Amino acid sequence: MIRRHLIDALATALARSGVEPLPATIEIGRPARPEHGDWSSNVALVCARAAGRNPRDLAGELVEHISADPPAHLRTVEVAGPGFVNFHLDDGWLHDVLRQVVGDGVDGYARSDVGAGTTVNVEFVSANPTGPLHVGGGRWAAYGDSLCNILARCGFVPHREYYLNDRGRQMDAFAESLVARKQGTEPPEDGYHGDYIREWAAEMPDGADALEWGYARARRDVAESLARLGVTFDTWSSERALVSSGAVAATLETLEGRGATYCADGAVWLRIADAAHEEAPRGGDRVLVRSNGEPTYLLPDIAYHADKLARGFDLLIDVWGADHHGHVEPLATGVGALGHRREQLEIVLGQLVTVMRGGTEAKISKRAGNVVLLDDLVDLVGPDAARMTFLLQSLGSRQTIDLDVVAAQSMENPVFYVQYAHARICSLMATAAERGVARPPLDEVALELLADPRELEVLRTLHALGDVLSEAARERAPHKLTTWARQLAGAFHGFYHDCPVLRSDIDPARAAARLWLTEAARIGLVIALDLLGVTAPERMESLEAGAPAGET
RNA sequence: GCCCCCGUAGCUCAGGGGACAGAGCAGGGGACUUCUAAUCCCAAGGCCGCAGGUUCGAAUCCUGCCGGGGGCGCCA
Repeated sequence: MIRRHLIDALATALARSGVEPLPATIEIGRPARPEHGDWSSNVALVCARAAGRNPRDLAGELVEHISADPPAHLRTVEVAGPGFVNFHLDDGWLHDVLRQVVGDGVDGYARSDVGAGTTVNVEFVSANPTGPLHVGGGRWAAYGDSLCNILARCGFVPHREYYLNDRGRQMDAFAESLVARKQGTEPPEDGYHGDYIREWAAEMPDGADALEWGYARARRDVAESLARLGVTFDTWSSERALVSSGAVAATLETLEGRGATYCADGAVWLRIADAAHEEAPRGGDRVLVRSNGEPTYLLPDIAYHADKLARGFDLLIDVWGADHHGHVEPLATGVGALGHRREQLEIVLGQLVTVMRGGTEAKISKRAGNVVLLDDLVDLVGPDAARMTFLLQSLGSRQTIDLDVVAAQSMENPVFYVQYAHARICSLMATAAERGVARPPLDEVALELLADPRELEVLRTLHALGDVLSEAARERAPHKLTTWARQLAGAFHGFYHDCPVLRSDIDPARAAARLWLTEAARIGLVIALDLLGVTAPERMESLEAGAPAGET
């Protein structure tokens, strides 16, 4: 709103200064330093060269034009530094923000339509159904789920999907391992050696089909672990189903018909142009069908992505661990060879999670055992702290989770800082109700009384949410929302500390304004926590007990 | 050898073309007759891995090195 007004004013001023053509986009931003104003633009710097002007002179002219025809809330506008145009506004623009937040409410505030109804299938976790989820899986779960939440708020239509590699060598090895343990012998060398195999084998009834029983057992286990984190899927897709429906065979036929394949050494290969493998014997080419007639993972995977597109999604996003990086090109090539546009397939690679326990790295390998399970982490800190932990950092950063630190300092987890802000608000509202302090209708409240730096900071932070969300959606970066939630909590804690609301020496008009500010902060916190998949508790309890807070 | 990610305060990490680089934790010093101190404030802490380049402007973009992680299977 305010942004639009300022950009319009700049555009008009540029035109009056004879700058043409006008720049495609005029950027304004919020400067880091208060003396640089509330908003700032670099247009003069950007346009100076093309316009054959000195940036400061041009900026000065813009300032004159803008001053002559000032936009709403403008106090002063000035040239600064190498040619920035800095706007200083009255506090009214922030009071407008409060009205907007409260008017739109939890459901409406900071919604956008940048997604324009784009349907997007987000596939994440998709761990093999051969055992329980390890800690690393939690990162993809928290990421994928929150990304979907954010996309939905930005006008996309997300669909959460889990792909089960429920056939092939890994499944066979898993079944063999169960059978071996059941019979009291060692699993094969390349089988699964984790402790859970022993436990599951003991559970397995006599005469059960180890593969089918184990598959169901693993699936249930994974779904339960995910549910504890608050993650559920719209669709669980099965590799087997793609084989039995003939989709895999049809995909192979199409690829062959389009000349994307060739036969060598008794196998069917997919031709891949891949700079990473220029010097390999067959370049980056990959086997689709082994010489024994069995497809590799790749062929069903291509069929699977074709299936997703056939179901009508505009965009597919796959969330993969960085250890699958080598599969991006083969899959994209295969999907492209079927005639799909490559832009419809987007693969997000997340760096792996390292788990530390007892000062050493706990290897994440299902086959070797010694795994740290997602359930272990959730047991230790609770679902809220676990989710927030995963969403603290960008996916591009490797994440190290030190279980000893997490356990010892669970109270220091930022999740409690943010949840506490919400709990404080609830407590404040409850106290207001107890004392019979009513909140008058917003349009009867003197918002201009909100002028304390702490009050204004809360409003400035709330204003940023829309930008933060569209950026988080566009960059597929939920952690940006986590950062924002921490900022809003910080702004509120500062306000709470410095600006009493219900104290007897605060006059009713000011109390009313502050109560509405509190309500606006509440709305912002609820929105963010909900999108992050973290609960917004009304009370924080058991500080002394050391139990995970925020659970009810 | 080739491909991808990372290198920012003692530690964990934000910031990813704008103006003097941020937070949390650890460590130092303060603030509860009050709406919950799981909070707040102050001080301290940095050649943003190194070297070039592009730009009015580089932690941010490009190139090359150095260091760490991952990948280069008829496993997934």
